[in-house]
This record gives sequence, structure tokens and C-alpha cells, in this order.
Amino acid sequence: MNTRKYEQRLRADTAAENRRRILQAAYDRLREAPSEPLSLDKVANKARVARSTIYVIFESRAGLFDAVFRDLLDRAGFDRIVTAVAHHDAGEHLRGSLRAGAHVYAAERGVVRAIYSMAALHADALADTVRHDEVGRAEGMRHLAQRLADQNLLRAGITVQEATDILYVISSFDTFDLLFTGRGLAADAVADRLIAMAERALVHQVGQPR
Amino acid sequence: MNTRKYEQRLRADTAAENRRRILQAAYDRLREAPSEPLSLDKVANKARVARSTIYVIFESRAGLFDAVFRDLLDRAGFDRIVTAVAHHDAGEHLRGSLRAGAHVYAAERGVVRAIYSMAALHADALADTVRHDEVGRAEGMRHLAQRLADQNLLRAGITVQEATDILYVISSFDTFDLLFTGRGLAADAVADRLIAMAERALVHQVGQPR
DNA sequence: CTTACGAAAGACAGACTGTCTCACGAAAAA
DNA sequence: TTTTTCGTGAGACAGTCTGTCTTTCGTAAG
Repeated sequence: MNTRKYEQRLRADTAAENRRRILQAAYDRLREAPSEPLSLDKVANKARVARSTIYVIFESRAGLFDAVFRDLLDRAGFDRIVTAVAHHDAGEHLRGSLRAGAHVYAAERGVVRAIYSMAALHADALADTVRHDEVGRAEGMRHLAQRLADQNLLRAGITVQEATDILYVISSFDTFDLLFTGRGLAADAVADRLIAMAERALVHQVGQPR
Repeated sequence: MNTRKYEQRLRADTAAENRRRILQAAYDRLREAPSEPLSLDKVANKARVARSTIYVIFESRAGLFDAVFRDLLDRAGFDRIVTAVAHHDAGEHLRGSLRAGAHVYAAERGVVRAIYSMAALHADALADTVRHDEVGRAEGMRHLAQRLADQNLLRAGITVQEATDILYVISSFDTFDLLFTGRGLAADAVADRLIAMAERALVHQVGQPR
């Protein structure tokens, strides 16, 4: 039996719609109740789709949440925050991306927390994606640390390596959430704290010996 | 039917032993494979105990891990780190507890990560205990911040409130783990980073205007 | 018209939780 | 010694979940 050419165009649209509806349903559910177990049955019902369809499209439960996470990264532009700010002054760049990051984290807090926790508990595709994303963030922080060094903004005795480590901590979701959820600060207040920490820990002050 | 007094003495010992064996089995399993699902069946087998016995003793799955966490806190003495260091110099106290904490975290990394993730994902007894423990840590950090203030060690313009927030971040497991697992630093190197961050962010430097 | 294919529906096995019942055995009380 | 009490093992059971598979249907492309 020779398969003939077959390109579905109209069906591809509805297929893409289904995929999107499933992603949206899973995302909404994580948003509403980040600390409640989420079954694929619930996602399927919410998306008005058969549960088996989820498996056809996303392979597995982990594959679904992996896609949800990737989609979240795209929409929120986590990975673009650092480069997007793109201020010629590295100090402004630092402040701008910490503040922008804090607001993105605040908007997506529940979903990100749930996804990170799932990733920590399962060692699957989702865990790989989360780890990969963290590596990307580390590279971004290394770049920023290098820019700070190039512009002679680093405090005396701080290496780019050390600055990278510190920026990696301060720009993390966990650090944000310690202040946001743990200490009950508003997103802007968190940004203020983070910026203050970063500047005091890394940047030499006016009139301070270098 | 009138119930007569009944105090088991010898049986209480074996009961306590069972309880301990179950806790140990759960702890060992979390330690070996923190990122693998852990069923009560496995714990029961490992502890050579019927699964129903776990429910009799710990009420629920959450109750078991709650007990594992409490036991870990007791054994490792997380909550005693800050007060245990008890150096008359608040600066030494800060450095000592950060270093001690880093080593405890490093020793229990997998288990703590698994328990935190479970707590974030379920909103049960375990979540309550973890939250309560974090409140205790926050109080400890407030105490330390106050001591730093009393000894005139805080940088100019930093309130006790702000110092508490920053110490809360720096002394957290998440911050530790960002450097330990995320950046691949050894426990002592993490401690160095944390201490450097804390001192630069909070403590006024020698010869620096206050 | 015929073929291909996305999707729904649902059966199924297997794993897990939580509840319950029953029986056993050993220690404590009478 | 006899009786009572209680921790425990063993296991049945319902319910939920994942992951796989098969069957059927509708629709768009050829």
C-alpha cells in the first residue's frame, strides 16, 4: 500500500486550537490551585478534549507540563528580560532586569512554584527543561557580571565568577519568592530589596575606595 | 463494659521501635532517590511493617512525611543553629550560623528538597509544618538583625526590618541550594559566598562612613 | 468516491491511597 | 492462670490516577 501525499490544512488549524486549549486549561488550573494535585482528567474536561488526546499531543503527563512551562517562558519572556532591558549602563541594566523579573515572577508565582516543585520531584522531561532554563539564566547572569566588570562597576576584590554566583541567586525565582510569599512583600518592594542587595553586594559605591 | 486500666510498658518499646524504623525507611528512601516517587508500600517493605501500620501510627501519607521532617529538624538541629552559635559578637554569630547552616543543608540536601517540593504541591499537614518552620527561621533572623543593630554593625540606612528580610533570604535552603546544586559549589564555598553577601549587604565596613 | 488522519470514547492493566475488617499474639490486669 | 486489651500483620476493597491500546467517527484532501 502506497501512501499518497496528504497535507491537512484546515484540520491542522483545529489541531493547533486543541493543543492551545489543553495548554490553557492546564495553565489555568495551576494558576487557580497551584498546591492541589492536578489530574489529566481535569485538564481534559476543562479543555473539552478526550484524555487520550492529551497523550497523542504531549506524549506524557511530564510532556504536557513541559509544554506548559515552555509556553510560559515564551509568553512571559523570562529569558528575554535580561537582554530586553539592554541599557547602555550596566548598572541600569541590572536594576531594570531585576525589577522586570520581579513583576513577571509575581504575575506567574503559583504556576512557577508548582512547575519547579513537580520538576524537583520527578526527574523527567520537565525537570530537564527547568534545568536547561536555569543554565540559560546562569549564562545571562555571567554576561551581566562581565558587563559590570567591563564598566568598572564591580566592588574591589570581586571576580566576575563571584558576581555571577551572586546575581544568579538574586535573580532567581526562589529568592524572589522568599521575599514575596515568605516575607509578604509586594512585587515592587521585593524589587527594591533585590536591587539593594545586588548593589551593596556587587557595585562599588560613590566615594568608596576601589 | 467497663474498661480497666491498661498501660503497656514493654509493648510501648517495640511500638517506638516500629515508628523509628518507619521514619528511618522513609528518610533513607528520600535520601537515596529524592526525585523519585515514593509509595507507602515501599516504605512499609523497607521497614518490614504492614502498610496499614503506617496509617495507624502516622494517620496519612502527609503525616508520615511531616514526622520525617520534624525528626530531621530535631536531629539536624536546624532551628538551633542560630541560637547554638551564640557568639557575643553578632558578626561572628552571623558568620558562624551561615557556615553551620550550609553544612547541615549540604548533608540533607536531597531530603530537604523533596520535602519542600512535596509541601509546595499539596497543602496538607506537611505544608503547615514547613511553613511554621519558616516562620521560626524568620523570627531567628529578626533576632539576629536586632543584635547586629544593637552592636552598631549595620550599614548606614539599613533598618532592622530590611536586615531581617535579607538575612531571611541568605540563610534559606533555597539560596544555599542555588549555589550548591545550581552553581556546583562545595558547602564551604557556598558558606563563603553567603557570608560575603551578608557582610557586604548588611555590615558596615571598616573605615566606611556610617 | 476513496483515503488518510485527527480525535472521541472507552476498555484495560497497573500503581497508588485511604479505609476497613479479621485474626493473632503478647503483655497487663484480675 | 485466666481474661482483657491493644499493637500489628494480612489483606480485601473502593476510588483515583497514569499510560496504552483499540475501535469508531467525521471531515478534509486527493
